[in-house]
Order: sequence, then C-alpha cells, then structure tokens
Amino acid sequence: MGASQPETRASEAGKVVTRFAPSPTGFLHIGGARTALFNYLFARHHGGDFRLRIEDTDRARSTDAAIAAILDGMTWLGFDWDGEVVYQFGRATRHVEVAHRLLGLGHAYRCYATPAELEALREAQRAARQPMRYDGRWRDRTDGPNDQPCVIRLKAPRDGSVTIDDLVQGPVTVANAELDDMVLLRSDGTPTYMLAVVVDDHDMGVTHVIRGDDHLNNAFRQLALIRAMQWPEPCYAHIPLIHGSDGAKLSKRHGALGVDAYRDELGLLPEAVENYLLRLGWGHGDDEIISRAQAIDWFDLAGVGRGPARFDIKKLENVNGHYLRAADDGRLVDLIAPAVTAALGRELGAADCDILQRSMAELKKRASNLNDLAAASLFYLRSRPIPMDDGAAKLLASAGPQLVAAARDALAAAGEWTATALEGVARALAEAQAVKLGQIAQPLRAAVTGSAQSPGLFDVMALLGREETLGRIDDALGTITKEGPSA
RNA sequence: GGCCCCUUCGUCUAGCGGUCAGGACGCGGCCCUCUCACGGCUGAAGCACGGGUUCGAUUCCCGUAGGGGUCACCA
Repeated sequence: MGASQPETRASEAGKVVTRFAPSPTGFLHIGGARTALFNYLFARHHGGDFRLRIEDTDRARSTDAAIAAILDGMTWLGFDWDGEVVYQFGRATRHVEVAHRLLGLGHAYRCYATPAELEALREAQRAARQPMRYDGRWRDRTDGPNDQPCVIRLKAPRDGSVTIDDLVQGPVTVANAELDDMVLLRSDGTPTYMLAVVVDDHDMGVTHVIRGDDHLNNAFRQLALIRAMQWPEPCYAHIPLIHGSDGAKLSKRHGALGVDAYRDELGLLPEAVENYLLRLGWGHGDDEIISRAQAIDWFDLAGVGRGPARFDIKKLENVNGHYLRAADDGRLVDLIAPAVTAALGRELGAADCDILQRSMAELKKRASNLNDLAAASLFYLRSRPIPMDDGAAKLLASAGPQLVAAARDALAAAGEWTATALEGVARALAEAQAVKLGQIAQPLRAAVTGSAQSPGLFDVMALLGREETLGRIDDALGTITKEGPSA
C-alpha cells in the first residue's frame, strides 16, 4: 500500500490540476493508459482539472501519427481532458527563457565539455566502477570560450539531501551528491525534457504530478530546478510500471500494444479496459466491477500498490466478458457490424440487423470479446447451404438419418413456430422414439447452426423462422443420405 | 556496479498486532441443462527467508535473498 500522506499539500490554496504527458514516439500503450486513468480519476475525484500535454521536444522521434493515436486512444477510453492540448515543442522559447533566467540567477552555467569528452569520462568511471555522472568540470569556471558550442547545465546543490513525500511511494530521500548537474539546454539551443516538464508543469499550474515509477529519480533533479526558480513544489505520485506475465518489463509479446489494438484486434470494450487497469495495482475492498462514477468517488493515490503488477490478459478478457453481458444489445450490434459485414461479404440489411439485435442477449453470454461475438453471430445470417465446422460434421455423420428426418417432419408439422412449441415437438418425438432429447437436438443443432455449440436450439429456430430452419435441415439431410453413415 | 523502490494463493488484490488470512481471474469437482456459455455451490492454492520488538506478528524494526526502476546534449 502507498503511504498515507496528505493529498492536498500543494493544492490547499487552489484546485487540483493533474496532467498526462505522453511523448508521441509511439502508440498509447497500456501503461500510459493507466497513468492517464489515474491522473484523470484523481483530478475528477477532487473536482480539479485534467490536462493533456504532448511532449514532442524530440523532433526526430515524434510523429503526427503517434499524436493522432494518443488522442484517439484517450477519446476511446473517455478520458476527457480540460482545456486545449499543450504541445511542448511550441513552448520552446519559454523554456529557453527560463534557462537564461537561471543563468542570470547563477543557478545554471555553460558547459563546454564535448560529447566525446563526456563519453571518455563515463568510460573511466565505468572502468573504476564508480557511479557514472557528470563531474561538474565547468561548474565554477568563467573562462569558457564564448564562441564554442556549449550546453547549459543546472547548478544543483551538492550537499545535503532531498526528500520527496511521494503520495504512492512514501518519503524517499536521495543525497544531492548522487545527482549531477543536468543539461537544460542542448548545444543546439533546444530545451531538454527535464527543463521542459518543469516549466510546463509550472505554467500549467499542475499541482499533482502522477506518472510512472521510472520518473522517480528524475523528480529529485526537477525539484532542484523548481527550487532554483523558487516556484511552488507540486505533489508527486510515482506509480509502479506494469510488467508482463513473466515479471519482466512489459513488451510487445506481453500485450504492450497500443490501445487501438485492444479495441480492434482483441475486441475489447473501453469500460472493460478501464476497469481492468484500475484494479491493476489498486483495490477497493472486494469490489471487482467498478463503474466510472464509483471509480471517481473511490479513487485515492494512497491505495495504489507500490510494487509492479503483472499484466494478466485472462483477467482482462474476463472483465470484458462481464461488460459485454452488461452492454446494450443495440450498441453491440453496431460494434460488430463492420466485422460481420466483412465476413459475410455483403452489406447488412434491416432483416440482418433485426436478427442480430434479437439474438444478442443470448450471443453475448457466450463471448468474451467482440471478435468472438461477431464470429458467433454469423450463422444466423449466412445463406444456405451454411458451412459446417468439424464438430457439426461429426455430429451429423454419426446421426441416424431417419431420426433427423423424423424430427424434420415433426417440426414441419408444428402448430406454431415458437421456441416453446418447437421444444415441445422435439421432446414429444424424443419420448416417442425413446431417446434423450440431446440425441435429436444435437444433430439438429449441427444442421441449423453449422456448429456443435450454439445458443438454445429452439430459440435459434424460432429466430430463423420456419422456412429457413427446415431448409437448413433439408440441406443437412441431403448430405447425410448421400455420404451418410455408411455403417 | 552506485542510488532508489518493491515482496500476501500461479496472477490482481483485502488486511493496517489477536482473522478458520477474505475476494477475483485461472484451475478441479458438483448443480443447472438440448450443446456451449451464463449462473449457483464447492475444492486445491499464499503471508520469500532470518533475526529482533511484543503476552502475541502477515501486520512494526533490522538484515538476507529475490524482483524492479534509474544512472544521455531520449522522454
């Protein structure tokens, strides 16, 4: 469990402001989505603002496609942000201004060490098994060759230590001697991330910095910069990273996919992804299925676990199944329509949508994702003769043609074409033939659905209608009697 | 390697000195049943280890082991 620290230190005066600040160098991955969720919930819980900032200062790696993917993912998950999206690159002049301000204040200095020189330093430190960090060789010099390229470094305190009362990790102390003087401005004059985050967070009025664990060490350096500028210090909350099922850092093969893949390839519902992500590393008693409203009401940073949690796709799918069953039938029809259309190779008509709508209640109980749901709905819409899968073929092959034919005739003679009436017919026949209902129902199921598993057979028949049902049975009968049980 | 962080069933978690250590996923069994699901019941499965503190530790402290993060003119 996290430390129970007051969550209002920096916000006593005003409202809470959080932000999600991804760098657009790739899709919005699952870890980022969770960070966004926590920032979102924390802000909403406190009635504050949730801001979105794109950290695109790395011009070489940032792409418009990645920006689009992030915005799309945020929208899909319903993490609506307040105000305009801030693009960090567009604020470069402001960042440079702060760097020069620091220079003027004597809290920063020009460093003329070349990359090769620094690499040699690191190499020497590595060889001597010393910690690798900048040695401050230009820290107190004023004899720099002003015409040479240089970087601007923060003149960070060297004595004492800094303690951060992290809202998740608890108090964490690091000696200033462990930190070196970070680069603020690169030799080409562009700001580094370290400078940019601090300036942007300050300018955006961010009160709570909630981000991945991998930034915890950065926080100490950033704090030095904040103190040099005498800016108010934000509260920090560093949440653990998500790991793969093997305990290693989450990689592609574990499910470190973009959220678009969770939607398109895995067929998941956004509320399921949100619920799963929330429960991953956070809990509220025995509650498992938690609505957005409850999440906002209950969420707290102190409840976030301090250890990394493993990503469990099985549980995610289970949660998704839960939300699928709870979802509105019409919404599900809309969601699977594209996949169904593609599989059928034709547009869906009003009759198709109607049958999907009416079968959805039963269909969704049997699926855990939209892809399976779409696939399972196909048999209703296929035109005769419908394809048989292996299980169905086997059922039909071993069925007695006479029994199936008898069932066909009995059904054809049914007074009314309703599920209960049809079931009554089948049961009467089973009794008359002294067989179990299953012996009649299974081959019929194969004939009517093309599969050994389906929703209740008589419900299916009722939905399909008399003509289609009998036609499908006739199709199957034709197959059996031709190739049928040679035995 | 330095520094920082973490450690309850296989996994996600509840627990905040005294509990038969609870729930969920997954797994096994049973029930329901025209199949498959859903649903219901049920079983196996856990406090990493070693010292303390205490009448009493899963819970507090210190070590050990294991795991993770981070050490760029990336973010």
